Amino acid sequence: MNIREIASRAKVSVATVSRIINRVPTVDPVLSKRVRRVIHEAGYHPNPHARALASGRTRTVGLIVSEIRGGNPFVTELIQHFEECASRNGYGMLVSFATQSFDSQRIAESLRRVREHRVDAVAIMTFGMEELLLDRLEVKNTPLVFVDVGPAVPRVSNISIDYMTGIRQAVQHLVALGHRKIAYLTGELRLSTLRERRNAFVKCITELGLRQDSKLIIEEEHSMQGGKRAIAGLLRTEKRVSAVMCCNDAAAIGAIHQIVESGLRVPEDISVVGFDDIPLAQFTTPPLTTVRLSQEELARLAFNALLADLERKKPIENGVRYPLQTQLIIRNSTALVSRGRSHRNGMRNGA
Amino acid sequence: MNIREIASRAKVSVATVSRIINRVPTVDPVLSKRVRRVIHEAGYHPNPHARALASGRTRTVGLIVSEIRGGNPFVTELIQHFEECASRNGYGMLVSFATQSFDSQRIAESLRRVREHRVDAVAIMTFGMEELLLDRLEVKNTPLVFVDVGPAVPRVSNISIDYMTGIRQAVQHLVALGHRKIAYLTGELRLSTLRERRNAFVKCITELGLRQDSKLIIEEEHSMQGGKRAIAGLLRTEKRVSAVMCCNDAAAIGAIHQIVESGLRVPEDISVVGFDDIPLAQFTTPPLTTVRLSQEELARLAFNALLADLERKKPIENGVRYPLQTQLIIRNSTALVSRGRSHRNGMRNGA
DNA sequence: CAATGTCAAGTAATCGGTTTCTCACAATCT
DNA sequence: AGATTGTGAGAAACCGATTACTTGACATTG
Repeated sequence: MNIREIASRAKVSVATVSRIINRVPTVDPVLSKRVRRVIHEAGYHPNPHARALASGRTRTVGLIVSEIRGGNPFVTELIQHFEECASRNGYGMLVSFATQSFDSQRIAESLRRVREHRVDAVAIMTFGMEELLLDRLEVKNTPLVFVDVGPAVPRVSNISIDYMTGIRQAVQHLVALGHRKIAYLTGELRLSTLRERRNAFVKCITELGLRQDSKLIIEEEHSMQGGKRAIAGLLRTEKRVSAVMCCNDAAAIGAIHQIVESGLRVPEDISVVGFDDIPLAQFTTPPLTTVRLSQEELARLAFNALLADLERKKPIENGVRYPLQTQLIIRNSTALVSRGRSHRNGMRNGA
Repeated sequence: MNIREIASRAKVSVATVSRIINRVPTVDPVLSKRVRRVIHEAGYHPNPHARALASGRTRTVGLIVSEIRGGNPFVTELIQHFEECASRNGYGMLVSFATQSFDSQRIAESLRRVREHRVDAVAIMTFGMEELLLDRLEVKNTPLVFVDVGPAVPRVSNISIDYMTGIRQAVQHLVALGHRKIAYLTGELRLSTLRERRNAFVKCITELGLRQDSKLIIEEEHSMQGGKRAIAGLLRTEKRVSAVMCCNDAAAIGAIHQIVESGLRVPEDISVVGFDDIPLAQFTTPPLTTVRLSQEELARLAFNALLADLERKKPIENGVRYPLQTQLIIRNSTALVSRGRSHRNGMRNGA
């Protein structure tokens, strides 16, 4: 079943059928209705590859992410929200995993694979890994959208996340609860997004007049395993930490896990704050206080940026910047610092 | 840059270039090497849509899953493992989310969308939702693979999961720890996979001579929220339950959460067993004892089934069945039943 | 009433590959 | 030597759509 078959059944030319399918406005509505009926009765759907070949557009957008394994649902959420935006607008989505490595070869390959499929636009959401390929990036008139980084050139949009607001709320929250010695667990600082988060934290600490202690900033993987290891190391050397902020929720979950395993309690002995607000954050024990970086908003912003660019006739000179806010969500993993707290035998202070 | 350009640069015909790209064995190796160099130097990659159009094969396999949102990483893991298998074999992957609804319309639409893209084969891993579309399934010579269900017809493979083995190990484990009153949290029993898990549980209970009490089987959503709600209801009516088995890890996490919120402890007051063994299961508090259904093996089995079928010249009459085992993984969410246990004020019985 | 303009619908070139068919040339056989 | 077979490479048809260009019917104008 192809367009010729439809044309002959409806007794019109293939060009007319094509025009009807593509909603070209000059076709007679009566004729259009008749042909549409034929199309529907035949259960015909145009071959997307033929359309892509002939028109040069695939109605598909690419999405490059780091990876979704290892139990960190942030990227997962992002993908599904992005897919929803795409399909709502009649677009397909092609995901490519650049894999959790800093091998810029792999990311470049990922981008190449996506482009080979002739997608109309690409969102690059690897949260910092893309920095490595910015120089070798040839902007071939394909609309692109980056997060945090990205050159100010035509056809490239940029989502700039305001880490500061949410992190400031978190630090102020902890300080208001009496915490003074606050550790910060970061993932690999090669990732620009994690540098920005750490910098925001340090800035807030000094803003509030607390002493900044570099021994309290621990670099590990930004994963559950990493959070666990970081806490294990921290508790060995720094006995008087009463609160821990983490660069993402996965690390926070690992942190809680290790804190409990070390015989301490959250939040009675140590308060924990995450970052991202993944759905799981509501279901940890205890539910996690965290800084929300809305995955839904991020996906929507990115897709709409691409769509806007696709629909623009003339590209905008320096690209477009879209701001995205972050916000503290208070749950139960943070509490007033306990007075007579002592580490190796957290004295129970009743319910 | 297209195949004609390469042909003229290499001073051969386009047919020869095409043969070289597709590794047709009859071309002269010396010539091939020369042309390959030209291809490489030009940075040429064939247009996949043109190839698909001309050859009828897309080198892409479809994957239909329920959905990946809501924080259940099982499907997420599946997708990434599947993608790995595909790309290792030079295939692309097209994911379609049938969305968490029993609207068979949506699943059929999902399958249609995937087929419209002319994928070479499709894996349907919605864990029971696909039952609803089996009747309206036209097997158009596209290889398909199902999990648990699926007709025994040519070009359709089937992965049949042995739920019994793992669940029997789990029940025996609990009974050995002294548990007698074991609740079972199931998701919606419309899903065949969940019916099979429940049936296996009931069979094990009677096998071991325990009294089977239908009040102890609670049907809710198979999600963290569902697990939480199920436990809330259970603790209101059944005070003497000492262990809970869940139809998946997500529900188990929700269950633990509610148990703790109700002032009880896991595993001291109530033991909890999950199902799936998602990566997160190692990082709950406490780490979850669970029945492993290897996502990696499942993905590999499914992809290889499709690949085998694609490479077969003559289809096998009744399709092929591939077995997949399950296995108990013991962690810390299960423990000896406590003697003087009483619900509303779990008396601490020391470490 | 002839000339011109408008507009919907048709004809055919095109997108970038694959694959069938054909042919030139070399090797083998009688 | 001449006929037969085999082999590697080129010419051209084809996949299923889009779209620039063309046509022809009808309306408008001088």
